[in-house]
Amino acid sequence: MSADRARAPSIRDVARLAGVSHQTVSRVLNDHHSIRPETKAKVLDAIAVLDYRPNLAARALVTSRSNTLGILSATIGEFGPASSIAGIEEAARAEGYSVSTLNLPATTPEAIGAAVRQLVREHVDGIIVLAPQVRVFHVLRGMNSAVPFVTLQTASGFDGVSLAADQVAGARRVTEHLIGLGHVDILHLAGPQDWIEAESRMRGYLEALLDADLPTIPPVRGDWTADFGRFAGEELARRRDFTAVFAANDLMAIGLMHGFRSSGLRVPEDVSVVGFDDIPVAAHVFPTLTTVHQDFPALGRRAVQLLLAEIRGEAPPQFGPLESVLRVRESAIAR
Amino acid sequence: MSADRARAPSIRDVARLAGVSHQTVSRVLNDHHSIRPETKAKVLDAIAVLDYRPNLAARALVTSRSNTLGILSATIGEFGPASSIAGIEEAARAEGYSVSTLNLPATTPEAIGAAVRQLVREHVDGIIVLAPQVRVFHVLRGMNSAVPFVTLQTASGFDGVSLAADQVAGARRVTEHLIGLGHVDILHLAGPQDWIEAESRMRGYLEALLDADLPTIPPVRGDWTADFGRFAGEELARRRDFTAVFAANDLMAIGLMHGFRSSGLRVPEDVSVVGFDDIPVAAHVFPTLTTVHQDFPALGRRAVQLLLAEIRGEAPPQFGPLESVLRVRESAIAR
DNA sequence: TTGTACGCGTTATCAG
DNA sequence: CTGATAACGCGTACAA
Repeated sequence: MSADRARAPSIRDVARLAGVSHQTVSRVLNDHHSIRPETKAKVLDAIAVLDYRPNLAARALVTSRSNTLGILSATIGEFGPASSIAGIEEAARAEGYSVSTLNLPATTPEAIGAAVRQLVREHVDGIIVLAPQVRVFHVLRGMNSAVPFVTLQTASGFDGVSLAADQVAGARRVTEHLIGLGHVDILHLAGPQDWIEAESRMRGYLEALLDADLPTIPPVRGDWTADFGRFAGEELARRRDFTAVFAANDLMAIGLMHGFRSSGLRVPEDVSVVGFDDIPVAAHVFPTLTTVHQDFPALGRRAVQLLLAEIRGEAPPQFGPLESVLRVRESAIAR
Repeated sequence: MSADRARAPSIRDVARLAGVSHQTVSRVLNDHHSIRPETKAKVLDAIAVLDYRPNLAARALVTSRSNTLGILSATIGEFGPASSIAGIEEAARAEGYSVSTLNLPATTPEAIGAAVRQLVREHVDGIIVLAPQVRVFHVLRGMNSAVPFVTLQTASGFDGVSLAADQVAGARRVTEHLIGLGHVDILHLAGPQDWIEAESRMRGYLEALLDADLPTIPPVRGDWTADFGRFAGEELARRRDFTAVFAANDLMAIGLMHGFRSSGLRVPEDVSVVGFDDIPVAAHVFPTLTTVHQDFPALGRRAVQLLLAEIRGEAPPQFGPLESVLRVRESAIAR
C-alpha cells in the first residue's frame, strides 16, 4: 500500500516494455517511414498499455517549436473578435496546435511590445493579431521578430500577412442601399480614429457617396459603444441635416436609435438608421436593424490557414473575398 | 556580413559574460536568498547586455510546471463568458501565468474528456472551466486527474472549486421586483435543461413565488438565443395566462419582446418583460430592458485567485458574495 | 531497419 | 555564498 505517486511514463518506459530502444519509439511517434510493421505494432501496443503521452515541454525544448499559436487581442469583449477567436481555436486545434491568448489591456506601443515579447518568450510558433489599431502594425513591423504573424482586419499595405472581410465593400453596399432608398443627406457615425475597421467602413461610405455624386457630411467620431450612440443620437436630433445615418457598428446604431427615440425622432419614419456587424440582437431590436453581416469565425479559420502556411514555409493560400452580406430590415426605409 | 542567425543566448552565455557559473545565474533568476549583491549586479548586467530571456520550455521540462492556466469554455461567443475570460486573462497574466484556451465544440462526455486530456498534455498547472453544464462536472470529477480545476457558474455540491455570482439571489430579486409591481401570473422563460445557470435562475424565480404565495406556471425551456425568444413570444402571445415574463437571459428577453411586438402585444403595457445579464444593449433596446447585472470580469479574476491558491497549496481565499444588481428600466411596469 | 551517444536550457542536489 | 554534476524527456546525428 505504498503511496507511490507514479511519474508519467516516458519514452524509455515504452521502449523497455516493447523491447526496443527509445529511438524506435520516437520514430513510431513521428511516423518515420523506415520501420518494420511488427515493431511498430509492438511499440503502439506498449504505448497503449502504459497510456503514454509524449511530454510536450521536452519536445518543445529540443525542437524549439511549441506547436502553439498566440492570439493577441485588444477587444475580446466584443462580438466580432470573440467570434473570430472561436474560429481560430477550432482551426488551430484541428491542426494540432495549442492556442495561447493574450488580451491587451491598452494599446500603447509599450503594452503591445510587451505583449509580443511575452508571446515570443512562450515560444509560440506564430501570432494572430486582433488589435485593429493602425499603430499596432507599426509596432509589429518595427520589432521584426522572427515569429511570423498574421492580422485580422487590417489596412492596405500589409498584404500577405493580413486578412479581412471586405469591409469597404460592405460599407459601400449598405450606403448604396440607403441611396437606393432615396436618401441624399447621409451621415456617418464612425468608429474611433486609428482603428482600421473604422477607416475601412468610412472609406466604403465615402466611395458610395462620391460615386452617386452626393454631398458628404463630416462624419461624427464614436467609440463603438451603445452609450456613445445614444449620446450622439440626442445631440444629432437637434441638427436634422440628414435623413439617414450609417453607424459603423450595430452597438452604436442601437444606441443611436435610443437617442433619437428619447428625443422624439422616430426611426425609420423620421430618420433611417443602418449598422454594421449583424450582432445577434440586430434582428430583434425595435425597429429591426438593417446591417451588414460578416462571417467572423470563417475569418478566424482563414487566419490560421494563412499563418500555418507561413510557418511551414508553404505558399500562402489564396482566398476569395470573404463577402459581407447586406441584411435588409426595418430600420431604413424609403425617404 | 555573414548572415548568422544567432540563436538566443542561454543561461551559460550569461554566466560566461558575468564570470560566474550558470548556477549562480539561475539563482539570480529565481531570486534565491543567498547571493552576494555585487555578483547579483554583475549577472543582472550581463542579462541586460545579452537581452537574455529564460527558455520557458526548458524550465517547464525540469520543473514539470508550465506556468500556464487552461481555460475550458463551451460558450465563448456569449457575452458573459467572454467577459469572464477577459478577467481571467488579466489576472493570470498579472500573476505571471500564460493562458491556454480551448473552446469546446460539443459538450458530450467524450469531447469534454478529450479536451481535458489535451490540456493535461499541455501541462497546464490548473484549469478553469466555463462550461456550465451539469454533466461537465461529472466528467471532471470522474477523471480525477491531478490537475486542479475551478469552475465558474456551478451548482451546489462543488464547493471549494466553484465560484459564481449569486444567480439565485439575482433571479429572486428580479422576480420580487415583478411581484412588487403587482404581477401575479409570472411566467419563466428558462434556459436549457442541464445548464447550471438555467437551474439557478429558475430556482430564484421559484423561491420568490413560493415566498409570496403565488401560483407557479410551468416554465418554458429556451436555448438562450434571441431567435428562440422571438419564437416563444409568438407562441405565448396566444396564451395570455400571464402578465409578466422573466427570461433567463437578455438575449431571449429581447427576442421575446420582438415576438410579442410582432403578435400585437405591447411591452410593457400588455406584458412586462425582464431579463438577466445586462448585456451592453440592454439599456438601449426599446423598451429599455429591466435586468440583473453581473460583474463577469470580477468573477474571472476570482477564479484565478482561487485556482492559484489551490495550485500553491494555500488556503483558498474567502470571497464575499458577488452581488447581482437589479437594473430597473422600462420593460416592466406596474400591473 | 535499429541502436548509441549526445545535446537542448534549465533547475535541483550536494559539495566546498 | 558559489560551483560542479546530474537530471528532466525528447529528437537528431551517426553508426551498426
